[in-house]
Amino acid sequence: MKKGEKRKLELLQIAYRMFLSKGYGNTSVDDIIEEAGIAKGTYYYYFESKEQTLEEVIDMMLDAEEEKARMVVQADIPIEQKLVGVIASFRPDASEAPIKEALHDTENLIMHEKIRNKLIARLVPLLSEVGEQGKAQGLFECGDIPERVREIVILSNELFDGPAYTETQIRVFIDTIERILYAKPGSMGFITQLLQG
Amino acid sequence: MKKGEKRKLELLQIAYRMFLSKGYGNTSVDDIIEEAGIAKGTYYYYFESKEQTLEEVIDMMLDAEEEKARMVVQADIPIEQKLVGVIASFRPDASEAPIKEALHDTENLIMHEKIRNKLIARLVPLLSEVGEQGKAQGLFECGDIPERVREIVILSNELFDGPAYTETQIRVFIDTIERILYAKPGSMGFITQLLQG
DNA sequence: ATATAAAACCGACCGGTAGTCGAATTTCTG
DNA sequence: CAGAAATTCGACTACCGGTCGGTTTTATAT
Repeated sequence: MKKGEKRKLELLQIAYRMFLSKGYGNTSVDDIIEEAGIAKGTYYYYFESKEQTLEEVIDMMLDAEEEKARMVVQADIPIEQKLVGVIASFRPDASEAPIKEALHDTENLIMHEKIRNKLIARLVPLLSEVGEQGKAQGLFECGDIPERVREIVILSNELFDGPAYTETQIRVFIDTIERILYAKPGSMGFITQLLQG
Repeated sequence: MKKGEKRKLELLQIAYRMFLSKGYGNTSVDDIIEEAGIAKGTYYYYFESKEQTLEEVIDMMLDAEEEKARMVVQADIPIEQKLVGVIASFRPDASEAPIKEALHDTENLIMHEKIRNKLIARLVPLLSEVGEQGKAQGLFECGDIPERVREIVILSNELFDGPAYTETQIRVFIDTIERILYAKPGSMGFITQLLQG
């Protein structure tokens, strides 16, 4: 039962690479099995369907993302920085730039949307905890933290979704976070450095 | 050249109906031409591709939506109600309920995302004007109105996107609008009636 | 070692798909 | 009425996701 898992992982990685480089819709199952050097039947021995493969590829991607987010949350830093650190981690770094770029092809709408939904679903509970801690410390003077965090996550995702974000977008976004959470004006200002420096 | 336009409109309406009832991915070009009683070649005489058909169908849908929004904006009512009236128009009414519902099938992710993007692109300029008017009247005490409106539109879209929205979601959302625009606390409260009554 | 079962693998095959194309037909125009 | 332009046709192609019965490899029990 070891061999099977290894093969599946191999297939997932091939699919991951091809979905990103050629787009989900432009990658056929035949492409994948040719690259892997296996037969059609073997592929469907490991996957229910092509779409389920996509689903698993995305989960794999998000495992890595969530791991990073969890590190930030558990770090020994101020609450505001935790909140913001996770949000800033949305920003594609140098190595992820081509990924996010690929996601913007019309061809990849499905992939894009699925990632979006799953990411939000994972991040909101994580950040809600942080939000509640912040409230307990008197940093945020409002109720309904989870719902407010949800709004913030949605907005951050949208902000870093576009091909580029302007200085205005960042500034207003920071202000919005502070306003939504009833945080002290300027208390989130340090995000600017994170996003530009 | 009159006959052609009429046929194209007919095809668009058939595609519109079928995309909504069966889903975009589950509707084949063959389905459409059978319903229309024409040959494949005729279809491709009018459309570049199936996806371009979807694009045009969506534009057609949004023309109607935008028309409604424009009516609200031009009406002789307070600024806050204009802003909110347009946003509330996102809410699927009785006749649109099946539409929005259909949009939530996995099958319709592409359609859903395309509508989303196009709707935001159309509504933001429209509502930005309203926002600027509100600012001129001293209702909103902040700069960067277009960007703030953009955030609000994104959030409203997301709010009404889910299958259902809770009382908490509505309450927080109203608060968020007021906070983002630096409006007087409670000045947007009347939305509640619109969304529940 | 041998028998048996389970896991992994194979590839021909199927139904259905979007899109093409050259030719036929209808409609417009001078 | 002639010729051009617009419209329609449907057979055809290339490809795609998914199936299935059978084969080979691997693990397990005796």
